[in-house]
Amino acid sequence: MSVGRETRLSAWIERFAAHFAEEGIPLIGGRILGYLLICQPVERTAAELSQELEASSGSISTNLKYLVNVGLVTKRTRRGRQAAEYRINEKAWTDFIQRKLTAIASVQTLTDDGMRLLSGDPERAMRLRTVDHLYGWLSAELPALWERRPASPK
Amino acid sequence: MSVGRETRLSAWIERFAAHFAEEGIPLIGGRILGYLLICQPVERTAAELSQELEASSGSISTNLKYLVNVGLVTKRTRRGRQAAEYRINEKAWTDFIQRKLTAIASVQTLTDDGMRLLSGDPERAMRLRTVDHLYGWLSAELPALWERRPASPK
DNA sequence: GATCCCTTTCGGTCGACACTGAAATCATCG
DNA sequence: CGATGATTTCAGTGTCGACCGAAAGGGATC
Repeated sequence: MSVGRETRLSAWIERFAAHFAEEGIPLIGGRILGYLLICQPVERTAAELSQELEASSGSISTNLKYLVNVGLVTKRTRRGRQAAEYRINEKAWTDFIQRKLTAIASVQTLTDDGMRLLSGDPERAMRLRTVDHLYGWLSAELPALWERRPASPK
Repeated sequence: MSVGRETRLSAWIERFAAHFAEEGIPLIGGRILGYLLICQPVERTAAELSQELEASSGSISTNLKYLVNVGLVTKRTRRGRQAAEYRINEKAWTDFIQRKLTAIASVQTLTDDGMRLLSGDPERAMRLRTVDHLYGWLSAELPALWERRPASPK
């Protein structure tokens, strides 16, 4: 007997969350992200998320705050509604990825400073130089690559 | 009165270690990396590292094992020497960075699987599609960019 | 084989952080 | 203004991992 679609989707959410857990995003935060990417309708209240994801209201609150903060989730309040509605802000993924790329390239400032401290001793600077060149190239190319990123599909 | 060069270098090592600590590398592991990049002579024993970095022999051992494992440090044993010598393997930084880039791009397999699960419901797949396109582009471009990386300076 | 030195292993401590659930807070509506 | 239904805050718990230092393990020399 085959498993239902919703079952497979929740397994997918779990894989999704697990991936980002490795990158330091709390498990529940990852679940919220995954869930909000594929739920119908697109907006959910904190209470609904708590129910759906079987997580405490406290965890949901903390993680929503974090996700709204980094921009991946948008909070919407409406007059006449006591419950705020949350939804994925798919546009924010570009910034999210860009931060990761710049984080990698940022090592270059570190190696650069090191090279300065070792100026006058090229022998000793050799190892760092190899690393510095690599990061120097990266920090030039990554932003350039990023500029060529395609617009999102219509 | 100005601070000495060695003092500044050890401050640099600390900054270096702090950066990689944010990426999940233990502080002491980062210190070893930074130190081995700029020490003279280039090879050190575990005992020397323990002394220089004021870390316990146990921590040095654990972290060296890890660094050797990921290839960033090379262990060399010599007949007639009871102490092994460790040095930076600056060549391995390319692999190290590549792993980070592929880790970012690997989200594409996740979004791709999600899209498959949502095939037949384009409405519901819209949010994921935006994210999937971005990662799809990345996982095509990043490896291509990487191929164009320059050789290390002679 | 005994000794010496160095490295690895291992038990234990400490601090950080995710998560929970209850209490406090807030907003809306009657 | 009080009641209602939602969210946020907060104290407490458990887990995990980095680090330490002592003990065990391994080579090398004598």
